Amino acid sequence: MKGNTPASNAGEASQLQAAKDEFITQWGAMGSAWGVNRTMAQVHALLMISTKPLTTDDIMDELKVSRGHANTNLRELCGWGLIRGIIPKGERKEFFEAEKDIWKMFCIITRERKRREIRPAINVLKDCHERTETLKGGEAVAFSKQVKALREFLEMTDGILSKVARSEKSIILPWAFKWLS
Amino acid sequence: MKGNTPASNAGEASQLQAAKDEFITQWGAMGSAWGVNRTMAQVHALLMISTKPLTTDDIMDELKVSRGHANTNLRELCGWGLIRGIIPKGERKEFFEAEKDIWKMFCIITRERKRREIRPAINVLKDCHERTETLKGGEAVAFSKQVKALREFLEMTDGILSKVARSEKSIILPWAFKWLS
DNA sequence: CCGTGTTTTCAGGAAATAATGAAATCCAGA
DNA sequence: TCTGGATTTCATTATTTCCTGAAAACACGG
Repeated sequence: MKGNTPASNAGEASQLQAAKDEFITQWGAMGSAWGVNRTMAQVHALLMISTKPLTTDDIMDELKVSRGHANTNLRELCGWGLIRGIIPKGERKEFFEAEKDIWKMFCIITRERKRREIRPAINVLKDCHERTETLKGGEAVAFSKQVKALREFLEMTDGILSKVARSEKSIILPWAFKWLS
Repeated sequence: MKGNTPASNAGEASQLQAAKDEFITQWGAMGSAWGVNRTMAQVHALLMISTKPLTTDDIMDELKVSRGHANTNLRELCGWGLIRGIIPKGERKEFFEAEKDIWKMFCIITRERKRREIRPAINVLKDCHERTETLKGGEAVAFSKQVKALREFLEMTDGILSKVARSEKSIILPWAFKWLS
């Protein structure tokens, strides 16, 4: 409870804390639905709304997880590029801070999911198509066609996402906004 | 091995089967990465490449899963609208067939994920924002701003996806193709 | 209302994934 | 090189999620 600004009171502070807790909890739940483990999503949420970089120990007591687990998830988030570790001059501990710009977050997640999931899927489809396109039976032709259609769709999606994620937010956002109305 | 067309031979049939199996396996793996359980994704894959509707028993022996499990996943896929059950005249069993058009699949998945995940997330953000926007402290202001930015981004995404998923494939696909080049 | 074939439900076991905590390793300063 | 805090690893345990199989419910013709 230290660190309240003069103007704040206990009621406001706890209201804020409650809102932060809800945000972290729900962001974690959302993570699950999108194939991300809950704790990792919570660590991300915590750092996203923190006004200063946090240490592993901060994460440990905010989220009540072990040191090992906190470390694992922090590293994985670094791997995604969604957070980065810094060691302030004179400190021995490492502090972590999240990329806070939502557009940059979107670009990072898009690029990574493309690379980790869409690209491999396209390769599988390509493989399935090549292995069957010369076969004669009606079954084989149907399979080959269906697989080709899927592949073309994913390639188009991949292309669009690449182009969008390479754009500047100052180009895309106003455009999107205009397009919507 | 019954049902080969006259022109096919054992080699081609097994090549086709191998490709189908790989497709089903990999589609299942992809499902996991996107928060869908593996078997459900495999059932979907199987129906997507089947040239005729299949019964629960067909699913059971293709995928080697229990009746209960097959039934659960078939029902859930029906819930998504990705497959439908039909009872052909004179039959007692129910047969299942998938929506095969990739654009329609995309629209269905988009709509459902919007409804099940994006909308609830927006509501949480809205709630967090409303509960903190009037607070005074610097911490509170920062939190409120961050949450608002996230919310606006998700609302924009939601809007774009809605608009795209409502469009005709004959409008969007050529447009996308042109936009890419 | 019974018999037969089909689908649904659900308690409990199996498998996969997440999380712990303590030992090993790392690393900077003395 | 030694020391002590900080980080990483990993065998183990806990939790969640998946999956099974059998019983119950259903549907329909006779």
